[in-house]
Amino acid sequence: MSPRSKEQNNKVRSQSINNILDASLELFAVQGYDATSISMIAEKAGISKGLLYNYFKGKEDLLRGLIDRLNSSEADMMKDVIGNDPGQTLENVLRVFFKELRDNFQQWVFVSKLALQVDKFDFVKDLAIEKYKGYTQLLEQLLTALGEPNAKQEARLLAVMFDGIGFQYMMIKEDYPLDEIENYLINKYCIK
Amino acid sequence: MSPRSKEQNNKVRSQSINNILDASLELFAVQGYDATSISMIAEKAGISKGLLYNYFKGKEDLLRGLIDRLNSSEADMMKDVIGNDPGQTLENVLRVFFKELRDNFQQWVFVSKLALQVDKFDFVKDLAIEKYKGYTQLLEQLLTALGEPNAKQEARLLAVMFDGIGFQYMMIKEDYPLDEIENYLINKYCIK
Amino acid sequence: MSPRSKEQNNKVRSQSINNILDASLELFAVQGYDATSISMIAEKAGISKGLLYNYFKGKEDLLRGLIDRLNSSEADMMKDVIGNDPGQTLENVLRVFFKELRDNFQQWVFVSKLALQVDKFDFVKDLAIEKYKGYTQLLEQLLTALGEPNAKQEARLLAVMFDGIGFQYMMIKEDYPLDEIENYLINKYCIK
Amino acid sequence: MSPRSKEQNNKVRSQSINNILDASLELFAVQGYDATSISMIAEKAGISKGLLYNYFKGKEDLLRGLIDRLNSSEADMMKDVIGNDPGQTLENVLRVFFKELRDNFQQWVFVSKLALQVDKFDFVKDLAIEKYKGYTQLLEQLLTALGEPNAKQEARLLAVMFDGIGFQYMMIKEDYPLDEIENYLINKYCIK
DNA sequence: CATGAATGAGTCTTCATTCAT
DNA sequence: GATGAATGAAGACTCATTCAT
Repeated sequence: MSPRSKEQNNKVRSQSINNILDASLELFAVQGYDATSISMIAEKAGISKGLLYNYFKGKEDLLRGLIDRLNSSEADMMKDVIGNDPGQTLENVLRVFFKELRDNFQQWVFVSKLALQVDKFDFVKDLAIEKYKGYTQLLEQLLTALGEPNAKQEARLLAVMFDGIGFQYMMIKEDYPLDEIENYLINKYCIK
Repeated sequence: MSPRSKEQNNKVRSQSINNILDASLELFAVQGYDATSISMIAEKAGISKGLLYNYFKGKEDLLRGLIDRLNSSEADMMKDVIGNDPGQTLENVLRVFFKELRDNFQQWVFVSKLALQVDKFDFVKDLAIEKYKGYTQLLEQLLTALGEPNAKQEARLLAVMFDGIGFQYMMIKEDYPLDEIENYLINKYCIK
Repeated sequence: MSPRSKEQNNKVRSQSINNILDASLELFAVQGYDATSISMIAEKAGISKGLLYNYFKGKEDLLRGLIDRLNSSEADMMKDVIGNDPGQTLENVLRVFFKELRDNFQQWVFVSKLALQVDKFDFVKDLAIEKYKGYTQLLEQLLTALGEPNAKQEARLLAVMFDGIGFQYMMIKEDYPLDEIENYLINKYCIK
Repeated sequence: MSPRSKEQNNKVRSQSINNILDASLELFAVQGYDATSISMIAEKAGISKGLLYNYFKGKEDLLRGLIDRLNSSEADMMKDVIGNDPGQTLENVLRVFFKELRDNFQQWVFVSKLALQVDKFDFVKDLAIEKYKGYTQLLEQLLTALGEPNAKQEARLLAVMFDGIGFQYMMIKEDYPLDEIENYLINKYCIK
């Protein structure tokens, strides 16, 4: 009966929000944005529809919330990857990529599906370009440091491979030789 | 007084059908399958909703129709690509890929979006696997003929690059250096 | 190429019409009037929708056509039933009733379903009343001739039993003791 | 600020539900199941189509809801009918039957129309058989207790008469001598 | 006589969103 | 913070009917 303290309230808030976002991520990834209804999300999150609208302005806002959360967790991840040795760093990048693909498969699917909706949501396009450039630049720096003469072009190819591998893995999944590809790539690019 | 001749009818039929499929392709590509309504398709095709259901059993059947049409046109295309000289054939493959990506961009987008709906439509999954295997095998044969020692792995990488390039081009489009990538790839793989 | 003679035309006409009515009867009986579409009827009759509209003005007209055909066939049937001996005639009536119920089950179902649509089709109500009165009068005459003191009331009960038996048989069908009921009734009413 | 109490909600719920069921019963009875649209029901109930789907999964579920409600009210009714004296009980049964037919005519029509849809809805068939057996058994017991030698057969005839009377009354209604039949039957079967 | 392409109103159903409590 | 009843627009799909041929 006594009012909750501010802190308690904040905790409840952020728990509920994460709850909702978790449900959204899973459903968006599996069924796609359009085929997922607010009711489904509320049900999966174990809350009422009304409460969902307390935290998010609407369905599209849910998408933004999801992306924001992904962006911050990704930033964290990148800190551990970059080191002084470019060969080691490149290997880290590759290993992290494959690990992510395997461990956070649903996130991958979600982001990929979203990426193809570039024309539907304006904010997705900006995000996509930004990501693409960041990635490619990092790879170019590493390849340059490793003495690769066509660093820029090869960086592009590597970046392209990341997306291609993700894409194919999403389609074929259990039948896809992800391990083999990982080993071959690491041998080819990182071990001299 | 006599009914339309069978030939006349067939002509009318196939015109309407292609009309509908054209409209579907464009809308599915731009907005996605789920976000495209039958009404939109009928309107874009300039016909009534009812007529659409005269030719297609439902929305999913439209998808199949679209895929069937794509498959036959793709089969035609492949005939001109394969020749006796593996180096030339590989170059053809690359050039055709980039040409298709540019000229039939909408088809590409459609197929890619569909590929990510693999779990929603059973027949899509089968199709995807079949396509993937066909592609990779052809590339492996060509690379083997060209004396590449790791033909299998490199074929996979090439296949992966195709999907990756398509994916990135779809996202970034006018800002994407498609020409540069094409030239670099052809130089790298086909010219000795 | 030569024009058909008038006679030939009439033959084709009445064949087509009976064809259509047969299909309608079966579908109306099994699925009901509302749940049966013109397309289904045309398909079952093996003709085009257009031709159906050549013979019948619309769906409701089909119903009238069906009823007209039933009325004439029923009139035929009644001729053989009535004889000089009231006991024999009553037995005939009973036997014919059960025979019809068994042999032309679909017609029974059709008519019964129609009878319950009394409010939907004006012409059905008139028909129903007329039939009911005709039946009951005949039975009353027979029972009177047989010396039954409450002929009028007992005639009503018999008429009621006919409808009730038909009704229950329609619902329960293979599990319904139609034979037993037939025998019991004939013994009870016709054999002194 | 606090949500509606559970009790309040239940009240609102059951009001709406009964509202919808009332409208459905009337429309199904008059027009039949197939010819009644959800829109009509919603309009008659004074609510939106959407709300109807909040409470019922679909049109067929509405039917089940209606049947469930009828079943419970019927069970209540039967309690008052059965007593120690078989003659009195049989008279009660007869009187209640006629009373129901008159007072809840719409329910009768609804149930009868439904009974003829036995092939369309599986659960209707089971229900019909169950009802039929229950009825007939009760009548057989009563007739046996009253010393009727052919109790089983006569019970069948009585059961059949119930359905037949209902059937004819539905068709002819205001012109049907329901009172006379009632009196005659009671005199015939219950008064010695 | 005969076809089937074409239509548009209507069917059942879903869903994002609002709001009283 | 939290509920879920309620809405209305929109979605997929059906169907009686018309009409050019």
